[in-house]
Amino acid sequence: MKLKNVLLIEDNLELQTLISNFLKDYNYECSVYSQPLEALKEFESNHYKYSVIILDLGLPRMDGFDLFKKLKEIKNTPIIISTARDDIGNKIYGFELGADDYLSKPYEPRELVLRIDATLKRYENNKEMKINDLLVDMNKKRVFLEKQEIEFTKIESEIFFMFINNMNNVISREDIINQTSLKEDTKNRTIDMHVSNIRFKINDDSKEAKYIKSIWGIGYKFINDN
Amino acid sequence: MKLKNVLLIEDNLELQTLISNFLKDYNYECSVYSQPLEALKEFESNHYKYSVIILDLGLPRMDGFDLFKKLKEIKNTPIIISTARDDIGNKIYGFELGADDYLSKPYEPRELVLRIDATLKRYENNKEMKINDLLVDMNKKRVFLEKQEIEFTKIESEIFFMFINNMNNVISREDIINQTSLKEDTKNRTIDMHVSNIRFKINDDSKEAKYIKSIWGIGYKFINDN
DNA sequence: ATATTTTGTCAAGAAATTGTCAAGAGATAA
DNA sequence: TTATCTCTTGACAATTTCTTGACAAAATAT
Repeated sequence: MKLKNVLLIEDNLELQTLISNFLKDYNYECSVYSQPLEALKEFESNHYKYSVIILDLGLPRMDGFDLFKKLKEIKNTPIIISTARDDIGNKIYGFELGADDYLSKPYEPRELVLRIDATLKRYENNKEMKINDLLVDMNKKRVFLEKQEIEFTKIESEIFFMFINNMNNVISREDIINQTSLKEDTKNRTIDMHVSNIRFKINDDSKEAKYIKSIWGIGYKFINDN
Repeated sequence: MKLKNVLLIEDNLELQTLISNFLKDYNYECSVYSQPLEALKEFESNHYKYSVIILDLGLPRMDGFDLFKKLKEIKNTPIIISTARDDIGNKIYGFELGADDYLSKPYEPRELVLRIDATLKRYENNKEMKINDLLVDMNKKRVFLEKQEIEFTKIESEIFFMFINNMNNVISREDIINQTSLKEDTKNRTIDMHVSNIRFKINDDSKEAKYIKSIWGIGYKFINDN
C-alpha cells in the first residue's frame, strides 16, 4: 500500500506529533511545517507529491488566508482548514475562499482522517506524477515536458503509459504488442521506431537514457529512481 | 432572491424549528419530515425542487443508512448527515456511503449554513464560463460568441456540452454515441460532420484548433489552457 | 579479434483517418 | 401539403500515422 503525502502546516508541536502519528496509521505520510514561508517554499518545489494540505489558520508571520491563496495559486490541491473552535467569522471566509473542508479545534483525529478521505474522494481524478522533467497526468493521459504538452500519437501514447504503469520493469516487445493495439505480426523495427519517436518527444537519448533504457535482446525498461 | 429548498429529515421538534428558522434567514426554505417513509415519499415525488437534504441518522422506524441509500437512488442530491456527537462509527460509514458532509450534534446552526453553502458550491455547475471568445452558460445551455448567441441544433448542443464537461479529456466517437441521443450504429462520418458544423459555428479551424482538436485514431478533445 | 545478433533511425511508401461537399432521408412546423 | 430545418452518409482529397527495409552502430558471443 502506497502512502499518500499530506502537507501539514501547523505550529502547535503537540498537535503536529498527534496528527502525524495518527495519520500514519491510516496510510498518510505527513510533512510538517510550522513556518508559512517554509511551507510555501516546500509546496512550490514539491507540489506534485502532496495529495492534500492541512492548514492551521492561526499561524504566526503570515495571514492564514494569504497563505491559503498562495497555495491555491501554485496548484489546486485540496486544502482542509483547521482553526480554533467557534471562530465563525473565519469559517465563513474560509469556505468562501474555496476551502475544501473545515475543522474546528479541538477535533478528533479520526474525524480528520474521515474528512481527508472524503475530500480526496472528491478529487480522485487528479492523478498526477512527476518523473524527472516530465509531468504525467494518468487520468487524462496527458504528458508535459517543461509546461509544454507532448503530443503523442495513439500508439506512442499506449506504449508510453504502458511503460509508466510498469515502471522499472523490463517490457518485452511481445508485451508491447499484446497490450497495445499493435497487430500480432508487427515487426520489431516498428516497435523500435515508436520507442525512438517517444524518446525524441520526451527528450531522451538512447545512448544515455534518462527514461527509456534498452534491454538488449529483450525490450525496454522505463527507469525512475525515487 | 430565490429561496432554495432544503429537505430536513429530523425528529427532534426543537431542532426542527431552530434549524428551519435559522435557515430561513439565509435564504433556505425547509420542508421538515420526522418520519423516514414520509420523507422518502415526498422526495420521490418532488425531488426536483430540493437543493440539499439534511438527514438525521438517529430516526425511528428505519435505519438511517437505508434511508440514505434510498434517497440517493432516487436522485443524487447532496446529503448532509447530522448525528449525535462522537458517534464515530457511524461517521465512518456515512462518509463511505458517499455523504457530502457530516455534522456532529450539537452544532451551531451557522455552521450548518456554511456547510450547506460549501456543499452546494461543489455541486453547482459553474453557471457561466468564459472560454477564449466563447461565453458558455452551463445551466441554460446557451453559448455566445462575441455577444451573439450561437444556435446549435439538438445534437450539436449535446456534443458541445459533452466537450465542455470533459474539457481537456479525449472523447472517443464511441463516448459521443453513448452520451448523446445518437444511435448505436451511427457512422463516424456523421459524428465528424456534427463536429465540423460545431467548429464552423464557434469559428474554429480544424487545421489549427482553438477549441476542438482532433485526436487522430480516437476522437476529439476540447482544449482550454488556464 | 572476429562473427553474429540486436538496436537506432532514416526515408519512403502503405495504410488509416479526417474534413467537408453534396445529395438525399427524415423530422417539424406552418 | 409544402417548405424548412436537421441528420446521415458516401465520396474523395488531404492529412497523419504506421510500417518496414536498409544500413550503420552497438552489444554480445565465439
